[in-house]
Amino acid sequence: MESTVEKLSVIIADDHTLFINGLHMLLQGEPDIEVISIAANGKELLHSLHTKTPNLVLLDINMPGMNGFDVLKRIKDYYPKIKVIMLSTYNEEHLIEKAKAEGANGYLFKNAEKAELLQVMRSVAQGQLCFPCKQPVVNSMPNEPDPFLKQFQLTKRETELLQFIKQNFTNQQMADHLHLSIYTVETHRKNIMQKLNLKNPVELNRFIMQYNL
Amino acid sequence: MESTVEKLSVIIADDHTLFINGLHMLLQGEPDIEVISIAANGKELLHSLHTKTPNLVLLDINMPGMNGFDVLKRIKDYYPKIKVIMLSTYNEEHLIEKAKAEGANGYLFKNAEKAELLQVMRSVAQGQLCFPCKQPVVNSMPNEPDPFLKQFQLTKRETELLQFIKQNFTNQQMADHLHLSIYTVETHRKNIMQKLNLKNPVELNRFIMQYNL
DNA sequence: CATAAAATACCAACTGATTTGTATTGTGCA
DNA sequence: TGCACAATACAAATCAGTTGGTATTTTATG
Repeated sequence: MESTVEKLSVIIADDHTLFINGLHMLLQGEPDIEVISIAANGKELLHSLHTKTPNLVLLDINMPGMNGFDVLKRIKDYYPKIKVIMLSTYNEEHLIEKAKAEGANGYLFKNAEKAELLQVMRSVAQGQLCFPCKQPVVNSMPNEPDPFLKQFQLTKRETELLQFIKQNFTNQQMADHLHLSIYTVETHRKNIMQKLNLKNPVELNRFIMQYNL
Repeated sequence: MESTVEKLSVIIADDHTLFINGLHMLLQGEPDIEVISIAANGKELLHSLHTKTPNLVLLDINMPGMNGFDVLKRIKDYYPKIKVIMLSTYNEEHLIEKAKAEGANGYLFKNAEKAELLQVMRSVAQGQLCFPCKQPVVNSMPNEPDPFLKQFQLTKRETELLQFIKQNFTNQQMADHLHLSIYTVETHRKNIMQKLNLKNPVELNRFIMQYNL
């Protein structure tokens, strides 16, 4: 089909220098992929698009200055042919949805395997959309209780509730979901707060965030 | 001094596979450094310490299962000679303090430059402690408003309040601190919530966390 | 100096969560 | 069988923050 091998040209945009360096080196091992530029933020990326036209952009969502989504929008407005894969540290449902809605071609977690990264990059380059399939979220059984939590001796139900609280459910919503009285939810929540020695919803949220439960 | 060149042996522990791969490759370019093992979580790391004794461990703080600090404690209890550099995505004062207090030898942000990484690794290997110097925190003037915030057009005062909210101050505490009426604080807060389009304190907290303001 | 924006202040109604109680029922284990 | 614990349910008091108003003073800018 092709006489000359067309390389897949890529620009990476991420403010984490180590990450970008690593990714760069990792991709250098692939004969069909060429990193033609790197950028530490959205502005840099857009600037380099003035002179360079990659097939694909790997775009971190959390960047200082210009938000990844703003950059995405710009790219899709001005260079609709360029494929964009959003990179994000955490598996956040709404970010994936947002990326999809705003025209990204793919979405990768930063803890993805090398193989997955390459597979997604190549698929997207060929015009496919690649997004993580959302895990069935709201089944009442929590995935696996984090071993770190063990020290606090939360009961099964309490651990389960934490999963909902993590998803920003209100007490009423949890009660509805689990077919419980809101009083029951309040009781569980009270016990959680006691066991974790926390004082208010924000502290609980920080606990959840910090330990990435 | 040395007839055979003693390489600096390193184990990396981080659940972000891409990051670890990248870091690994990056370090492979350094003749005096040898990555003898990698681990995707604390358990794996501790397990590999049964058979391997590195000079240095690069240890991510946020890992699933076993928290980075728990791992740190274990290492320092059982293998006090092994140097440990904590890795963290964000510049969080209390994490740095905690790392220091719990015996870590260094602390690096994941967005550090390659040069800084190597410098810190080598310094720590030679017995030095390397921690980021803390910025002066609680003066009422915010350090520098993150450029990302600009799109929301927060005023100076509003941006300032965000710094306190980030530190989990209540409205009353902020009022006291800034010699304002609590009503004033509530007004500012109301405007912040409107501008950021958020509904409750937890959402605000998540916003702050997510964008690391 | 005039005008707009920012900062300040207040109020009332409301929402959601916390705290401190009590109490009943179910369940697993010795 | 009996005990401890988990899970359920309820209620009243309280607290922190939100919402939607209004209103005055300060400050920056054309």
